[in-house]
Formats: sequence, C-alpha cells, structure tokens
Amino acid sequence: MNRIEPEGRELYSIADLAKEFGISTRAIRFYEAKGLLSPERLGSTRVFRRRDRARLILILRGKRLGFSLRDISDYLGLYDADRAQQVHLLAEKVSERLDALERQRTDLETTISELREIKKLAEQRLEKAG
DNA sequence: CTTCTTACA
DNA sequence: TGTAAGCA
Repeated sequence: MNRIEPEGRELYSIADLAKEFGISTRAIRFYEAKGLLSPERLGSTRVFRRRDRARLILILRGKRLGFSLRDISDYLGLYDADRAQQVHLLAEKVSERLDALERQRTDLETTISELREIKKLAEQRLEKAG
C-alpha cells in the first residue's frame, strides 16, 4: 500500500512493525495514544524510525516481563534524560517486579499444597467407601 | 482498573 | 481516528 522508501532500513510503517512483532496496528496506535511512542508524521502517515522501533522493542520486552504500560512509560520517559536515573528507576522496578513474582510464587505454593491436601483426603474417602 | 480488540460513524 | 463497549 504505502511503501516508505527504505534507505538501508531507516523507516518503517505501522504495518511493517505490526507484522514484524506480531501485534495489531491498533495496539501500536494505543501505545502512541498512551504516549509510549511518538512517531513522526508525513501528512497523516506515521513514520517510525529506528528510535521508535527500539522503543517498541522495549515496550514489548517490558510487557513480556510483566510490567504495566505505566511502568514502561515511566522508564521510557527517561529515554533521553539522565542515564543514571534511568538505570536507577529500572533497578527499582525490577526489584518490585521480583518481589511481586516471589509473592505470587508463595501464593501458588500455598494453593498447590491446599489442593494436594484436598485431593489426598478425597482419595482416602474413596478408598474407605470403595 | 488495565490492556487491548472489535466495531461504527 | 475517536469513542464506546466488551473481554480477561
């Protein structure tokens, strides 16, 4: 449709990125609406550069690791700012995420234990009755 | 509430 | 493309 001249591989259309990363163009627009991406415009057409692509990769990776768009946004907000501050925020968010996962693991183990106990009791009752 | 998707004007 | 409604 609207092919953007690829000089090397500097420019990407929203469709290019959607296809490359297996997400919908709507999702990309959603990220833009949330301020996570801010591609240039050639008229009404979005033009993504390597910088935008790099940010999208970070967004996707952040999501994979379980971070909210808000967290990712906060982090990306420091993209052009203080490196030390960015690293500091990252360390903080990662710690929070690890704590959350540890808590989830504890909860999971508790649930698994309870279910095993219920299963054991149920099987014992079957033996008595059977 | 969050993150999208679907759908319509 | 903004919005609304609906999903998980």
